Amino acid sequence: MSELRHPIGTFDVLTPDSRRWETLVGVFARVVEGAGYGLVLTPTFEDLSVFQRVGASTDIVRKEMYDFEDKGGRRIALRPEMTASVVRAYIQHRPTTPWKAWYVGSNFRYESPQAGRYREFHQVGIEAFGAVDADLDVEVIALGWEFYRALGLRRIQLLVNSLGDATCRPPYRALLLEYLEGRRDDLCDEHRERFADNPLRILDCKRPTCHAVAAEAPKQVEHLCDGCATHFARTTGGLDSLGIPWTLATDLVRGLDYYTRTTFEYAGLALQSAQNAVGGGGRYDGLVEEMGGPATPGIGFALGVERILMACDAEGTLPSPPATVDVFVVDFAGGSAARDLTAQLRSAGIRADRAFDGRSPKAQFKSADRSGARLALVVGPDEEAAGTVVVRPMAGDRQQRPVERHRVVAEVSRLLAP
RNA sequence: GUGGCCGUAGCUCAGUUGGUUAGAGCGCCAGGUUGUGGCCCUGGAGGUCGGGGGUUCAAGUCCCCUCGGUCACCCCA
Repeated sequence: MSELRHPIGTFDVLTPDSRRWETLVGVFARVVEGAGYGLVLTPTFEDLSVFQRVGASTDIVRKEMYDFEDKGGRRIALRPEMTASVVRAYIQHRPTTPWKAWYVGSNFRYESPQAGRYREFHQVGIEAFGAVDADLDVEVIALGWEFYRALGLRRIQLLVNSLGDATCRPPYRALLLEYLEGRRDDLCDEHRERFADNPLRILDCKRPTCHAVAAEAPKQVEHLCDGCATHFARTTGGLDSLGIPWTLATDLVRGLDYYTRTTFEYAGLALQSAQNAVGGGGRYDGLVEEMGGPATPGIGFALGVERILMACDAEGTLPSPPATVDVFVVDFAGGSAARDLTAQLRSAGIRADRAFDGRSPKAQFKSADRSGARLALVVGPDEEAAGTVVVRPMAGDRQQRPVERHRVVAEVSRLLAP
């Protein structure tokens, strides 16, 4: 066993597994680009303050951040999530709204790993800025739903909640605090001291004591202001209209502070592990302004690639067939034919591979077999002298025949054509 | 950060109450087939038994520490 290993909580993805990643990202791009979202690339690290603004009271920012001082004395953090970066980019560049962006990339959280939880993990996601319309909430939620469907996932549950806004959240918060104050003795040790920081978090606590308290707590959805109530009704009505089943989750709070109104989560019901959230998101109408930009509403989601792949495994979808080529050149006449033919074939857009180091014909055919190539091109001393190439189908009748060297590319193209 | 389980070949795993040169299957390489893959046969390469320390005449096996993996708590994608 080598001394050099990947760091704790990280992993390598080799072929054929990596092909699933390519497929997943490709499917995601197709789905969201088909709805007008454009790829946005942002740095993997940002000034620490970018993230501190989005979650000062959350574990993600308080204890799990990979932050450090760079050689210039700047406080830097590897991104623990992507929304903050995209918002920062929006503020910096001020694209015209509505601005609809999608992304894919790594995120970093300093946690101890377990099933579906890593220190470097990957997300695909979208963000849409500049519209308060509930139909945008519907669009965003539906695109995530559509993506899971496109991967072949069926056992996904959509959880939806509304957290209210600046009008109805403070009164609700006061109501909740008052209720919790009365039940203080029934809370778990951690939350008995901490519940005032973020009382909403109690609703998410899984300890039985808190759970019982939360179950009887007043619900935000039942205390929405008129604007939020209408927005929520239009959002859920839109989902109904599109035939997307959803479940009200009054205790759905999520890990970041910035959400307003709609929040949602996709749960992988086929997953047996403790972490079954395969994606989540929500509306963040106050975030752009909080981060120093013009008041701009926004909404988005982030989906966890590793967890989606776990769900695919659990549901038996999204296989990862090995990469293949079209043609394999077998050359035991010195190697110059293999060198030149593969180059010509590749120039013509034909996927071609070959063996190196002058291996035996038998070994080269073995490699040809493994390459998945439909055709083998064979050049031995006889063909080399005659200026021909033997074309051998690797399956079917395997009837091989010589072709003149200068006609090989055309002939291969013809044989490979559907 | 806390706890359970697990570390033997590239992979999946055997390895008896501690006892000689640590095994199997798969995979890989070569030969059988002086130029033809999959099947078959034969052979070969490949291991500091995760690492360190201890007990012992003797440790893959027992003890301690440590590193790593995995699962769970917590939190979340």
